[in-house]
Amino acid sequence: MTERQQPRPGEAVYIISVAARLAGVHPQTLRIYERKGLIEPYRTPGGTRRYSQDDLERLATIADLTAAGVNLEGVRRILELEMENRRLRDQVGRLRRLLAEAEERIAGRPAGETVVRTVGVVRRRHLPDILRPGIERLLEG
Amino acid sequence: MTERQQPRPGEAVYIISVAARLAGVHPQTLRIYERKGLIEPYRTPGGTRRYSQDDLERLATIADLTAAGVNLEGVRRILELEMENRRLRDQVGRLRRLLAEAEERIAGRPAGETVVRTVGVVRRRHLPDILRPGIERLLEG
DNA sequence: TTGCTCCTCACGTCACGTGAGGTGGC
DNA sequence: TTGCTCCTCACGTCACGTGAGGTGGC
Repeated sequence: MTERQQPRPGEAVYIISVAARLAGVHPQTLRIYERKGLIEPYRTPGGTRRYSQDDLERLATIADLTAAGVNLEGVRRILELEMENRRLRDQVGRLRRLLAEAEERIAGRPAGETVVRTVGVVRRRHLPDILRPGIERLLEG
Repeated sequence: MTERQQPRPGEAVYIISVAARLAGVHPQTLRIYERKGLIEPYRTPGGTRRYSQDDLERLATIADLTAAGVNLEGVRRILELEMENRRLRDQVGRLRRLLAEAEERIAGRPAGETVVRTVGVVRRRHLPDILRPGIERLLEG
């Protein structure tokens, strides 16, 4: 029994004829795509191209775009912009999570549920803003 | 004396021959761009096209892209992606500002500078997280 | 040897820009 | 009337895909 039957998505396994058949294009077309900077397959030490599953997905995107009438320079730029776009979306997601977290911390657990150990006395207007809502509620309760 | 000498950027002022000259292209080219959905000039009630300064800037971008070898379908999609991209960047900026603001509120004024009025007693592990660092410092001090 | 790989070159097709041609309203 | 606008159609050019042709290494 081998350990893995499926190659990893980034693993370069397909020679050009297989990749072309899987992508539904002419092998020469793949060479053109490479020359135009749309795709960069791994090269074996001998110099032959090897395509990964990730490459095939990229080729599917390229096929969609060219079928829609975009030429290769357009495809190249669109792929770049879409990558940047994904990066920005990720960043928005991360920032939103951080912000939600921060706001939760600000809202805090309702201070009314706990009481604070005696430490000393402070004039109410010197309370740090962050403590004020909870403290005010405690003093009223 | 008139109030304004310059049209607003979005104001449709140029007829097609002028817009074409300013953009450095054939008037017929502008009609093609419109048919392909790259630009949508205002139309007078009589049906003639009127281009704004904003339209001219868009035309400059289109000129850059086509000069770089992108065809019109590619240009159309790139313009869309770039708009979405700008929107995302703005959103990242907004979220960053909000997050910085929230973190500033969380940091607050150092609790060590004040002491909290006696309210009662609480077991230390029941302290709200938001109060803990300041309180801990007070108890040590 | 066979079947692949590598490359370059040539041809057919199509998109785009330009211009001609004919129309109509300020 | 002149000079613009509107439109459609045709032609030249160029990018892209396909295939041929010749090479070399498993």
